[in-house]
Amino acid sequence: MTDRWALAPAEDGGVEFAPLGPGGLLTGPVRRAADPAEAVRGLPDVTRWVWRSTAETYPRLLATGVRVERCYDVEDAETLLLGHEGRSGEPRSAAAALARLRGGPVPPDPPQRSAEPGSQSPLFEPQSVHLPLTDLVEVYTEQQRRHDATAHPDRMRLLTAAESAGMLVAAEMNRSGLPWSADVHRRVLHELLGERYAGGGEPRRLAELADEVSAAFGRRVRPDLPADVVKAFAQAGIKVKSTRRWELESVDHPAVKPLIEYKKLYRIWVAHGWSWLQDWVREGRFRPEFQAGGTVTGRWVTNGGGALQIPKVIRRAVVAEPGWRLVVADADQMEPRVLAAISRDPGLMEVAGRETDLYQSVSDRAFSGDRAQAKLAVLGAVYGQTSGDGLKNLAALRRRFPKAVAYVDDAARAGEEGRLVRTWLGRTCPPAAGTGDDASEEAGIPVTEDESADRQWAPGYASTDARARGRFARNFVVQGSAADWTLLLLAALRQSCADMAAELVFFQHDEVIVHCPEEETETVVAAIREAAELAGRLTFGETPVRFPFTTAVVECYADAK
DNA sequence: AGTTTCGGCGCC
DNA sequence: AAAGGGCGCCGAAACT
Repeated sequence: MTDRWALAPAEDGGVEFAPLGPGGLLTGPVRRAADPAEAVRGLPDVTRWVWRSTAETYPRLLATGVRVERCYDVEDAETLLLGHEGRSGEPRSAAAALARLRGGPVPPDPPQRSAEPGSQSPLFEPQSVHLPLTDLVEVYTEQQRRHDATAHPDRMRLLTAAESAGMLVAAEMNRSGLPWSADVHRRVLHELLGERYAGGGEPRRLAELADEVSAAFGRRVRPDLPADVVKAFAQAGIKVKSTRRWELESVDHPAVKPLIEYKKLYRIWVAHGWSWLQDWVREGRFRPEFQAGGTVTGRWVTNGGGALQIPKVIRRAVVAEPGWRLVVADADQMEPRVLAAISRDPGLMEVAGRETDLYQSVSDRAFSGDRAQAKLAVLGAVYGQTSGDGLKNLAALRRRFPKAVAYVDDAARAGEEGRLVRTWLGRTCPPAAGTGDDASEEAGIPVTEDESADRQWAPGYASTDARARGRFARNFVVQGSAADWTLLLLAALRQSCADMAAELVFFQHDEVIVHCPEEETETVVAAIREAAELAGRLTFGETPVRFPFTTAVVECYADAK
């Protein structure tokens, strides 16, 4: 029994599908079915479906109650392979891949559709984006060969498989949604913001705070207009460059306190207020649209609804259904643990080999027990801190964990010089990512090492641009390798949940929520631990580094921390 | 009038 | 002296 099959739309509106052998070649006759669900239902032993786009195909399967074990998303793999080959700017559609293969004109990618509240994937995409089955298989076969040409083919295969798994998870989470109590949400809004006034203006509490701000300035000031606030401070004899909170906090003026409070509540009102509730919550569920691999680093994004930025106070509204629980699991100190795994720094691997608080261990070794300083230093190294106490602390970190700091320093230098930088599994940072204003890139002129070296070593300083690319690359290797690992974690956890009633309902960088019947919670907690262990082994190979999770079994998300 | 950018803050 | 990495979201401001 062949376990890998390709699936593609047929001309008659149905689908075609056929078995694949080693190397990705067709090994059997092409079959036909009326729709994808019929094809998948008829072949329950297939473990991996090869198709053009998971986001396009899988929601339709889920809508008819059909789940698949694994898939291979050709266009997602194309994106990752192009990136690895240093061709990230080229069109990534399957049609474009086929055109490159055959030497024809390469079609540009279709524009991304924008998100609207409650939007569904369109039932039918333009026919031009589809490839007939044999063409899709041709692209797939070539992709298999391109995997072999990478620096670590086994890792690259794992990466494309893991991202495809992530897309299955995302589609399933988009279908399930996050349990959400509109009543609780409204109660929280009322407590924070006060009554709403007719006409859609500011709620009571915001209006009061705006009045307090105006009173403190002695004239009418709109606290939601930064320019107005800066001017008001100037008239009061206080020079501020912006109205950012960290800057205002050091200002001694009676308007500061109500102003900061206003901005905090204003944010909740506009981003997660009543209209958000109206737009995004239906039938007891918040339905954002998760997109696996939506960023260069491999982190997910959501399209609409701001699901990855739910303010802590609003999490009160995330409530399990009666008799069910939320298992909220948070990876402990994920980034430094990942740094330990990829840099193989002996000292950092040793502290990351324990499940206890890593920042505390680091501080015991290098910061006289000051955990806060240790954490700042580690994050500063990962983010590319350029000033402040972090720099001094970075020196201490470098003395104790030289290989770890050298790893991110090397990545930063590579980024500044316009070289490719990769995660552990091979996800690749485009040479000029993160700035988008690189003139030579826009002109299609590759940045040669000479040019970038000139820029870096030019009299004075490296360009701000090059510096920014260095910070981006420095962070990329850690954040991106962490994303590699979380994908494998999700894939493993998804398979565990498949045997239960449990549903994966939320994922946010290093945190996952499983919604399950009360009697399954212990099994789910164990499954998370096992999935983390497995993901660590699969991603990084033999490593002493552990990836512990903090798990909380709660009825309400807000009670998890 | 419609579209893009900016400022500020939410999350990690 | 230097105010870090990734995102999304919103309204206002600045464009075309």
